[in-house]
Amino acid sequence: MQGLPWPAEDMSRRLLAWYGRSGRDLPWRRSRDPYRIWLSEIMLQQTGVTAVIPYYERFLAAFPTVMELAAAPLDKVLELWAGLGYYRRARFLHQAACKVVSEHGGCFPEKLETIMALPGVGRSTAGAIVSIAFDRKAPILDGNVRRVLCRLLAIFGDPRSGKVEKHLWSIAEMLTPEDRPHDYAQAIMDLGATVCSPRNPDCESCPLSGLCQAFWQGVQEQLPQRGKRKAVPLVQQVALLIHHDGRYLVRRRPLDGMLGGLWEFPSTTVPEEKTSEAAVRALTAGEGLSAVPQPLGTVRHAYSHFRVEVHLFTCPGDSCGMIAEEDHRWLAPAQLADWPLHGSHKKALGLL
DNA sequence: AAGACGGGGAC
DNA sequence: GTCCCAGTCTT
Repeated sequence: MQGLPWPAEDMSRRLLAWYGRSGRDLPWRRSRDPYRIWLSEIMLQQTGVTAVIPYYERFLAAFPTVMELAAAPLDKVLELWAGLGYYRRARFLHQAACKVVSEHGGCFPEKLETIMALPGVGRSTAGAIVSIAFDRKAPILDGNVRRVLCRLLAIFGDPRSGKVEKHLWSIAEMLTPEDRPHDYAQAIMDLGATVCSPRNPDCESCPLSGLCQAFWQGVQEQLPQRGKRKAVPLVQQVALLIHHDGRYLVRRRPLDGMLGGLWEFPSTTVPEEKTSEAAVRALTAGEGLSAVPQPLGTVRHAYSHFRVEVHLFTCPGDSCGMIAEEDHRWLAPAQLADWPLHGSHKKALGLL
């Protein structure tokens, strides 16, 4: 690929000056502890700053060091993650902490390749850790940087395609300065999060507008060009609120797959050709129930790739005291409020 | 190369 | 309501 239309130092100098004036004060910026930087970067994958901050604080209070995280049971980690989404991140985080302890004596590795070898850490997150924690030059290419670079150099085409992605990494490499890589990494992500936003970018306040090819062409609103999206299907589910002595039966989902390790009311997807009632009957049989469930209401929940309507049924469970397996619990509503239920069944609590 | 994976903020 | 993610791993 060709070089830059201006010296890279022109860009980094303007950006760093802006960061000195307008950079945000975020909890993880008060430390250079690689453990804290790593934790913040994992939480910030696909998740916004405002959603992350309370989770970050709670998590660090429970696990102040990577050793304490490694020593914790996975259940405790998942409990502190419940509500953040992408739960595989929490499992990888725990696995990686164990690896740091077993293979690196509890000392967080400093080499890019070694950091990338940790579960859940790819090239961009490893670059962020190297830059921010160790102040050594390493390129980053997350969603914010991707957007800034597509606009800065007027790069058309789907930025997630292999060709454009490769180009963007080489641009990121060229632009990352030897000097102050810590500040540069924070600055370019801040610029993308605040000024160079997905919609209505504030080019008037942007320190890079004088260098920005998209701005000069007036196409900043059209970049980056997103790939085509698939329509999101609507899925029907039924869930059973089995109660006994004021407590409800919940079960733990398998660790692998969607919402892995989180808890839920016994539930199942309604096949296209079946009714909710038929699905409920199959469910009651599976849980060893004889009583007829009564409809309670419906809650709706949206995921990125599908939406779901959960039809709730209540059912007395006095005949199924035999359900005592490790992954089932009887809990009162007050306990359920703090239990790591997944999002759609948290909503169901509102109907109890 | 494409699909899977949650939830919330911004508008 | 719609759109967008501070990505990584699996197939």
